[in-house]
Amino acid sequence: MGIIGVPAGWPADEEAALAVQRELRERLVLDEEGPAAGEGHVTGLDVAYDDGRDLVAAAAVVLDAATLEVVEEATAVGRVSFPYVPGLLAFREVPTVLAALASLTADPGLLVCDGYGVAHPRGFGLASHLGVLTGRPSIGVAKNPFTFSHDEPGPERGDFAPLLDGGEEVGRALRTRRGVKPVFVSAGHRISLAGACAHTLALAPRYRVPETTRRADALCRRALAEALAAERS
DNA sequence: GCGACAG
DNA sequence: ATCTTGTCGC
Repeated sequence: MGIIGVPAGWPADEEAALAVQRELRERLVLDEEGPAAGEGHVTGLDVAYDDGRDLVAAAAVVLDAATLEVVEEATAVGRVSFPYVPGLLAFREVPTVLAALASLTADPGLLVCDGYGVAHPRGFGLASHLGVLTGRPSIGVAKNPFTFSHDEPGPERGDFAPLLDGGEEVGRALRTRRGVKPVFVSAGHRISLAGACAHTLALAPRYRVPETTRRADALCRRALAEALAAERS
């Protein structure tokens, strides 16, 4: 497997990225309930970076939603395609993540992304972006509240408080473990917010972060370490 | 104008 | 995201 280059025509600056984001946003579908939690497949996606060498490694891990056992894993290594700009995260991760997804044999089912979906300055975060490009249902589970505000959710697993963008509920601060900081869930594409939260809880029976993200996180770090070792030889 | 800001 | 040791607790 070689290193994925930056795609031809990829946005070169923020202005171009904003234009692409605006176009793709029109294809976002938010009136579907989405797949039921605990059924079919769920795929965790994550990336790791080496800014010095301009490398990004992506992982896609397909789990059986009922047992949380690994069905299939895939990785891809690419060149960093965009700087980190809050609100434009997708342009940094998408090419390599898509390459990892494309090499899967199994049906990915629901895409579970590290970051936000519709809870985003322009309603089109990473999870929505990947959902639209693949046509698949997707959700975003972030570890930080980004620019949104929320009240403290109750202390029990399953307790939540709305994530607010002005007065609108764009996501939820959801507690997956008693007494532990919540995660921040939003719908990405072709799923409801309630469905996104149900999936998140089903995927996090024991740890704060969903099993999908934990698996994908470990795998992309491994892939990055291997790519770095290979590039030196 | 200044600071904050998913990963 | 990433740079980083030990340490408190289940």
